[in-house]
Amino acid sequence: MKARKPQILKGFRDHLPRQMILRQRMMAIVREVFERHGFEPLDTPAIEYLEVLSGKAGENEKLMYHFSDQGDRAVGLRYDLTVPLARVVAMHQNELVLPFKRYHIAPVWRSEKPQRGRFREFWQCDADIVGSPSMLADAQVAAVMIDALSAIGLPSFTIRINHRKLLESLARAAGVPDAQAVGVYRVIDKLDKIGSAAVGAELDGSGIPASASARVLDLVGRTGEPGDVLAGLREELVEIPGATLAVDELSELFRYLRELQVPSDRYTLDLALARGLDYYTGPVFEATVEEPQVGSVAGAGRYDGLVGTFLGRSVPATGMSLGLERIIEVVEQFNLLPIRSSVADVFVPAFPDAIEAAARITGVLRGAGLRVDQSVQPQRSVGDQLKYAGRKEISIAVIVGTSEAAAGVCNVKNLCTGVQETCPWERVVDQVRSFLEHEETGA
RNA sequence: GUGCCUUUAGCUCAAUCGGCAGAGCGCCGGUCUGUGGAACCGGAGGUCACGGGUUCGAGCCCCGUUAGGCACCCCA
Repeated sequence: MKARKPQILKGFRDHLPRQMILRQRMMAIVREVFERHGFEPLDTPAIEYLEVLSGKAGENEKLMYHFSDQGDRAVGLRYDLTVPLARVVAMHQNELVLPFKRYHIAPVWRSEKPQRGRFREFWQCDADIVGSPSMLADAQVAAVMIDALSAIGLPSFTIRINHRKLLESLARAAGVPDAQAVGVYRVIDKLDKIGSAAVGAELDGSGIPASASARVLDLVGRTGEPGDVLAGLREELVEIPGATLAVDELSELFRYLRELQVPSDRYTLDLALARGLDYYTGPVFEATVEEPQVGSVAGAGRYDGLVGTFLGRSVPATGMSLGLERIIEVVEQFNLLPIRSSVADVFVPAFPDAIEAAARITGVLRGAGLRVDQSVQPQRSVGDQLKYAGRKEISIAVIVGTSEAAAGVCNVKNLCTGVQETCPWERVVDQVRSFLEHEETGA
């Protein structure tokens, strides 16, 4: 018989139990934080009409998976979770309470060239607020993002904050022609990555006036206490349309962040931050870690134009997106969430002559709410069976052979320490719990 | 999508000039009849990623493909 060749698409991966245990644990943490901040769950289909998905992606549309379905409809796999949100808001206006705060943890698909921390199928954890133009909404989005990253235990992350309209004002103030502004944003966004000398060189080569290039670098490179930097810019840019509003909005945002008790070492003003250029309209945020180099682990911002593309009228919205895979890269590198490779707490081996007794004990333990993996290999030696338990990192074994069964007792063995206690059947649950508690207190 | 690098046992990696396919760890078995991990002894496991080409002869050279990585692009 010729076997089929098992193969998997580039950029797609299997998640074996060990990885799934970690992934599910992280998603549980994120969900918990989202709900603590008052966001509610939402899910949408993986496939949408191409027309629905297309609106905002801009030049990224070429990265979108798209095809014809059996009914010849032009469809695509969702590229992010934000466009489906906008569609949901437009379709269910009457059923939703506005402002609408939802979270969405689900896979998205992009046909990118895979690299470390970059896949073609990956999970995003989004939290968005639709229907509020207030900077308070942006502050809450930043707060939930920082809270989620902290809850996972990322050791050193900062979120950089900027304002799309402020960036536009800075470029205009520097004398960058509007037609070249987008190109300039892209270049200065690399400031923290390649340094001001390299950025200056790229700007000079991009055809903008030399004076503008130098002035942009000066403006965008300012650092210091956000309040001071913003106050300085407010004066300097008073002539630039939109600049005052942008500065005021950012100042307001920083005030709210302080009052929300977001640790101030977790965020910073970065006037060079650009981010996705196609749809952000207000404050923008980006979370990065120094190690490992996996790009940004989360992004956020205000996008007042997107929802309106489905409604024909403007609907303010702001939200954040956390990249599960990239965060997992960090978590694994620093072993931030130690996990066992089994979900079971207890292992029950089987003896050929005492299978029924082991089964009965298994039932009792499960009835008490314990997670029990009962051996299905009674023909193997007990040594082999315990070896299996050891490989799966199960910490406790409950051993019942013929003599124990006859005496109405069982041996409860701590597989980490080798300590074994013999106890009557009616005490077995207590004995197991006692071992488990010792383990949790980290002895 | 563009450029460059990589692909040999389950894993990490060797293999001189083109000349018999190797190690460590892991796995399996035994020492050890009902109590794992240690030690010792033994064993299995390979289409050298796949498909072509050059050559007396290819893991090694050439072309194509697959997958992974790095840089760009973009982004989580």
